[in-house]
Formats: sequence, C-alpha cells, structure tokens
Amino acid sequence: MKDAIQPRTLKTRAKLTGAAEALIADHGYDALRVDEVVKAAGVAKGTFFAHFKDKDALMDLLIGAKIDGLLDDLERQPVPGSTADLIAAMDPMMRFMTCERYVFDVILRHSGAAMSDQIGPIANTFGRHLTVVAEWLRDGPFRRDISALLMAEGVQAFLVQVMALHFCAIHSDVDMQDRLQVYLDAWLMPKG
Amino acid sequence: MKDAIQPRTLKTRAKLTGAAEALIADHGYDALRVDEVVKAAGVAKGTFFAHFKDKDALMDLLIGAKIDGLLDDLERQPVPGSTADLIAAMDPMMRFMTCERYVFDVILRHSGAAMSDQIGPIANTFGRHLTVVAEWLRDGPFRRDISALLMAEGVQAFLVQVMALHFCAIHSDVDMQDRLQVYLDAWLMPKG
DNA sequence: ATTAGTTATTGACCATGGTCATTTTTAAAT
DNA sequence: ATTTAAAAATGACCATGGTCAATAACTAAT
Repeated sequence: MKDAIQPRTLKTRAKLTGAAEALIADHGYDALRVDEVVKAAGVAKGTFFAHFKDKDALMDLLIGAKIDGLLDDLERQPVPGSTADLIAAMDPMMRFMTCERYVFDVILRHSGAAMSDQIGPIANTFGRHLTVVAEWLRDGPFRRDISALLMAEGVQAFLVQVMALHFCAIHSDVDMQDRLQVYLDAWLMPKG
Repeated sequence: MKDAIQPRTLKTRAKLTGAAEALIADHGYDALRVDEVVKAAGVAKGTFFAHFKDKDALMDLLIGAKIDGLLDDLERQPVPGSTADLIAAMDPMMRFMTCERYVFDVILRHSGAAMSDQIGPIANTFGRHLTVVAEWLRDGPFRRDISALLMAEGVQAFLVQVMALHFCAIHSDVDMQDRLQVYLDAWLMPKG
C-alpha cells in the first residue's frame, strides 16, 4: 500500500497551474478555458479534474495565492495611524480584487469557506487579513468600546461593500477609496 | 412601424415565469433547468432567451419579486425602537436570502446593479431596503454623528457579511441574529 | 384581402464545464 | 525480473446554458 503522492503528481499539477497562470497573464481570469489549460499543459481533460474539483477550485488556488502575496506586502508595512493610512495600505489588495468583475465574484463566492465543506485558499486569506487588521487596530487611535477583532470584521464588511458598489452602475463614479474613508471613519472613530 | 408589445409576448412571458415558479416551488432554485422551464411552458428553448438575457435574468426577476413582497411586509411594520427590533423586522428577508446557497450567490451577484449595464430587480430591492431602513433610523435612538442613509448602508454591509458567514464552515454555528446584533449595536450605538 | 414590414418563435447547433470506465504508469513485494 | 495493487492519466461522452439563421405570426397600410 502506498499513499505518498507520486512525483509526477506534483509535476502534472505544476504544469496545470503554470499553464493557467500563463494564460491568465495573457488574457485575464475571465477568459480562461479549461480546454486551453489542459492543451497548454499537455494533458487530457480528465486529468485536470483529477487535480481540481472544478474550475473554481483552480481559481480559488490562483487568486488565493495572489492575495497571499499582497498580504505579505501588507504585513511588512508600518502600522497605520489613521483610517487614511489603513485604506492606503489595503489599496493594492482592493485593486487586485476588483481588477475583473469575474475575479470579485470568485472571491465573494469563496470568501466564507468554499462550498461549506472545507476552508479554501481565498477563505484563508480573509482570515489572515482579519488577523493583520485586528493587530493594527489594537494599538491605533480608534474606538475602544469594542474588540479589535470586531473592528476588523467590520472593516472587511465595508471593504466588500465598497468593492461591490464599485461594480454598480449607479455608484461606480464615486471613488472606492473615498467611500471607504467615509465608512471607516464612522466605524472606527464614531463621534456619537 | 410598431413598437407596442404584442399580447402574445405577455402570454409567453407569463407561461415562462409561471412554469419556473412552479418548478422552483417543487424543487428549489438551484435545481431549476432552462430545459425544464421551456418544456413546462410549452415553448422552444430559443424563446426563453428571447425573453430573458440569460438564466440569471430570470432568477433576478423571480428572486427580486420575492424580496419585494417581503419588503412590502417590512414597510407595514411599526418603526423599530432598538437594534433587536430592527433585526426581528428584517428576519424574514434574511431567511429567504439564505434559504439556499445558490439564492444568496445570485443575490450577491445582482445586489450592485446587475452586470453594470442597467439596474435589475434585485438591485432595486437593495435600494428600497436602504430607503426603508434609513427612514427607520432617522428618528430612532441611534447615533447622530452620521446621516441616516450612511447608517442604513452600514446595516446592509453587515447584513451581507452575516449572511455570508452563515454559509461559512467555521462560523455557521453562531446564529445569524446574534451576530448581527453585535454588529449593529457597535455600528448604530457606539459607546466610544 | 393582399401586401409588406415588424416582431415572436423555432430547433438544430455550439461552447464549455464536468464525468467515468478503461488504460497506463508507478513502486513495492516476491 | 515478474507480479501486483494502488495511483494517475486518458478521451469519449454527457449536461446544460446559450446562439442564430430560418420560419411563422402578427399588425397596419393599401
């Protein structure tokens, strides 16, 4: 009996993700087709689904990896001392998450633990983001009547709201940053 | 030149939506297939897409109509005097929106103006909901440092967050209402 | 009634994600 | 080396949403 993953499994996986990344670099996420991925990777279609539950699982992996990279950058930054700094720090992440409507949809779908069976890459990044932001807020000049974690959860809620409105016909004219500023000021530094 | 819609157009539309509603009543939203709808309606497949841009557009219509009905009920209720009352008032809506994972996904996708071209039924209900809640908050015992509309927008952001977490593997054990209570207390009645 | 132009309907066809019985490859045991 | 059982890969096939050129049904003008 063997249960250790064979070397070729890793190689095939790498070929698939590599091919997918190259195609995405050229034509974006939305335009990715499974047929093109397997053709570029030089494997059969069935092989793709032996490695990934479905197309969404690949997207979860790739987009999750991208966000993880951006979170690495985020963690390296100095602790923000104001909502404006906070927003500036999160800007690259927001920009990636809204680079394509399709990407944002995938993120939304996976943000709260993919398909409710097990936690996926994107869901993980949301957890990580929560931790980082909570840590930041703990010692900042913000409200003290609620926990840092609760504050961070609210930041995420408003982040999602702002990005969603970004794709909205009516509100897309208002800048994401400006809108988030209003929300976060009211959430993190209430004057009432 | 004529531009008035023919009577049969309305009739076909009614047949399609009627068939869809019946099928959904029996098997839920997620299980709905276009083929079954057209078969039940007694029309060809192409006819479906002559009436609806895609399957999502039908879902937008049907789910939007359902939410509209719930908003009618909501408007008839007495003005909530606390966050608990507010949450209780919104309960039926939340329950419907989370009745199926698929339904929630459709709602999310359409909440901010469908596909960025024109405002759809679901997006409309979000606008309506915003108005109703803002009106409620205007005279309630809540914070006064921000506008009622801004408060209402926050309520929506937290509402979405709570519903998303409901489908999350990690957090689904915590009750939606309880979680929303924490959020809304912190948002509408900050003590800092 | 006939004609003409517009609108609605049709169904064969396509695009694309996903499945599964079969075959091939691998690695451990003999 | 041979055998053998598990793991991986294959590709024909299916499910389902969506398209479009051709056709039928309507309505208004003559």
